[in-house]
Amino acid sequence: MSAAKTSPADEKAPAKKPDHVFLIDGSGYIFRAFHALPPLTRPDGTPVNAVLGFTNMLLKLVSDTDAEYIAVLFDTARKNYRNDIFPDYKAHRPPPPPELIPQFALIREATKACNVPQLEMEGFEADDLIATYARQAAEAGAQVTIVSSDKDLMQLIGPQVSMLDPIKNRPIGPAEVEEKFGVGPDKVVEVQALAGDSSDNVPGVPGIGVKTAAELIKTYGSLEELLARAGEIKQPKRREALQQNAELARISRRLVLLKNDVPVKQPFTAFARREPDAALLIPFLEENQFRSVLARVQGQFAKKSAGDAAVADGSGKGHAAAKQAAASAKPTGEAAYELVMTEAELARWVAAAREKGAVAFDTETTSIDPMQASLVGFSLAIETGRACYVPVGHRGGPPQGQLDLGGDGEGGLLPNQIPLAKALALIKPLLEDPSVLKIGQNIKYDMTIMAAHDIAIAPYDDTMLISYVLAGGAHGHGMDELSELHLNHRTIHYEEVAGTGKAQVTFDRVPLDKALAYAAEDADVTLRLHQVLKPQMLAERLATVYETIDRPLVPVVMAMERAGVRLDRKVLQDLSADFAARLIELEKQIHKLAGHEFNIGSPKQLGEVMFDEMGLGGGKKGKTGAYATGADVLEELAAQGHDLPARVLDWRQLSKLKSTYTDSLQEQINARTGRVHTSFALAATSTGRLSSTDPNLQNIPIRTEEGRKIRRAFVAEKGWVLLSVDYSQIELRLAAHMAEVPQLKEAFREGIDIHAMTASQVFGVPVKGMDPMVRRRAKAINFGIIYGISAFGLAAQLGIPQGEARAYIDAYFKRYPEILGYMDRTKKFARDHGYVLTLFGRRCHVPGILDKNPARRSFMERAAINAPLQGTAADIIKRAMIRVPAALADAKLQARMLLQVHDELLFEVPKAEAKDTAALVKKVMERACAPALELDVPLVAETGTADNWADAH
DNA sequence: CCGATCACG
DNA sequence: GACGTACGTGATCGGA
Repeated sequence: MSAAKTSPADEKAPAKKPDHVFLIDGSGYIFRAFHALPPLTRPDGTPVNAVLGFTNMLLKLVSDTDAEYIAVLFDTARKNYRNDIFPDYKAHRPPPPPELIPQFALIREATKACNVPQLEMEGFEADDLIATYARQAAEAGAQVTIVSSDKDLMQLIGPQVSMLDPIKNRPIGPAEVEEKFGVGPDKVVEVQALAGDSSDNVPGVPGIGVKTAAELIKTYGSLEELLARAGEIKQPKRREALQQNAELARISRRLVLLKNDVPVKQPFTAFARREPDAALLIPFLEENQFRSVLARVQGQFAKKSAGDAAVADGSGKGHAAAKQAAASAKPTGEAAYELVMTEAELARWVAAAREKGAVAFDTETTSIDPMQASLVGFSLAIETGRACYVPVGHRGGPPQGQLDLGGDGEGGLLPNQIPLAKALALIKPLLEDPSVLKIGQNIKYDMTIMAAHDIAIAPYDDTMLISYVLAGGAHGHGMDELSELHLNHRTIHYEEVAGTGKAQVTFDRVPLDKALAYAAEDADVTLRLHQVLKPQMLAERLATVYETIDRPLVPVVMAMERAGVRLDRKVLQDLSADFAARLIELEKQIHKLAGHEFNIGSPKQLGEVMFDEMGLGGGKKGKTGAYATGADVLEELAAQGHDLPARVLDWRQLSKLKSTYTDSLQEQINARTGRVHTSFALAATSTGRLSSTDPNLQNIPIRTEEGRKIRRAFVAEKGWVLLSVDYSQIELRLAAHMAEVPQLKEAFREGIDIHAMTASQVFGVPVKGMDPMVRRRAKAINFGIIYGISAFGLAAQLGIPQGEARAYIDAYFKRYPEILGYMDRTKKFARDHGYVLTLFGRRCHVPGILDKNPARRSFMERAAINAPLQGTAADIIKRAMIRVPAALADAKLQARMLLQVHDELLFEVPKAEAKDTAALVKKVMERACAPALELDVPLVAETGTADNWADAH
């Protein structure tokens, strides 16, 4: 012990960090590992898959954690005190499978071999022991980690107690509990008492599941409160179930409530951590033939015995041994990732990738915006677990805000990296090699980065897009989510290497070891996702959508993003100034009308001013209890002659236009290009549409005159003009085709005014001299059809009573019964399959179509009705977009495609080519279905040309 | 970080 | 008949 350690100064050091206690749920792990891991037997035939999983897990936990106390807790016999409360508790559990039985004893042996304390007690479950020690340790001020994924333990989570899922290696916190139970850890017991648990035979209240239970507990706070006030429940069935089964619920609560005062013989301090002992561990591993673990453990023991003074040898035999150990272990996270620092090494990786014919590729950069990003490094993966990272732009540690004196100081490039130009020269032939498939995750990003260095990636696959065609609408398609879903692997998250919030650094400041672990894993995971998802896509017969629509769209959209759109900054500046002045004036008037100043932008304050202070008619709304102050409410009040809401409507409009558009668009102009580059998301929507972000250029105002002024700021470069081409009524045309409505199809073929015709046929009035109000009603119904019409929605849209809306809808369906048939067929298809289809075969998933809650179910039914229409329209415009570049090139036209706004394409065209380009694009768009599909209705695209976007419409 | 609001198709 | 609504997005703001 050094002198410093005993110095008085040290004794006055800040309070030591709280003790950390690890409580491992041994019994829970056995069952889960047994089912999660493939069968595995010792040479003598003894099954050991759960034992191996357990041993791996325990050794990893012990080596990764800083815990001072560690214990594994086990169940004993199957009967315990809960059977006295409820004899059927866990009664229907089948006996454990025969292959599992010998593993119970072996796992206790493994625990002993790992030198970790263990405990079991007659009459109690492991969960009760964990609850008891967790309480004890927390009261002593310690931090507790419960290693288990058992939902029954989630009730213990709190400020000092957390959980860790040992198989997914993922923390379970209040958020995960909330996701599972709909309530926080403190209310889990109440929810379980109501919902019961079929696997443990906890009865609960019949007819109440987790969702309903969470809802009830959120409202009433506790089981007892709920039972006391059960009479208030509106739904008769639910009310009766609660009243009749109150006692069953109370028993259930006692069953799920863990006993945290088991009379344990020893305190948690008896579980002081002990390091693995070679004399115990190695014989055990040999006996069970756990060779990969053995190799790893021997390496660790060897390293330790080599002495602390010796410098670890990272090359030679040790390296090879580590690689060998990793090859047989779980694919990622082990040591087969390589940092490439020389051209020769990179050349070897490139050659190996060529040999394979496929390589996963990923870039690391300084920004999530590829138009502002610089390349920092790239990673390659050529087989599972075999990946490398090639740094080309890493810099010294984080900038200290001090002067960088030395030339090679903190801010300069790290030495020994391959020079960027050399690395690019080596990688370009691979990325452009037509015989090597490049696999990316959101490859449009990497393509954009490499395009800036004059490298075109082809051929390619994109795991994000493959996932999207497989599961669009079912879940997200980010790499982290896909990895957990398909590989059961939690990736290193960007925040974990680059930090978070203010302390976040750009990737060029991430140390090389961390960068390697993160970047190589990304490529590795991408490759493994491809191995899982591509066969699935082929088996599910979804390859056509991917190969004919989503994949070829990637370079097209990339080119649009890179082209960007020109903005006239002066127009925006002047508008901002104009809006600012008018906002100040409106503010004054509004405050005067209110009698005092308040924040007009706060719906809460506005509601209080209008409804509490001024006494305007209107009511509370919504879950939050705040007044509704939406535009519809304000319009109603304004129509009654109230001045303040009318002014607020003006204020809201100008304030929105200024903050969302005139101010922020100016800031989005790229300094390098002088243009605005949006990012189109290819896998974001549930219907197949694109979306646009940073900035969103798909919601630039047009509907009001003030808004249109903003579109005037979207301009073409000198000598060029903007060309807008948009589909006319595409979704309604598709509805006519898909529902096979003869009159509607006929009307579209004749090119007549569809809304007027609908009005005429539904309301029985002649088209000639029609009241515009009648046509407006028909138009609203037609829109409603596309949205999965409801009387409520139509009534709200038209401002008429619901009964009247109902009558319109009935009249419509009577006239066009095919539409009703289409809607019923679509709903049935969605219920049977969980998704609906576009005409091109894209699946749009509608999770929740079978939801027991009628509101949510109706919601999903309307979405199911809408998705084939919206989604087919999306497929069609995507097909057109893919064909446009080649059509332009063939015609030797220079036009650039800039934006897509769902049914519109915007181009920048040399003035002299405007007419030809318009005709060409119109043709491509109108024929976009062919040859895959022939519609019974014509598609019509309309063109407009001007020097700004507003006038091009 | 979520809900309300509002811009677009 | 319950439930609570038109379909699909993204950005901004206020307020916990």
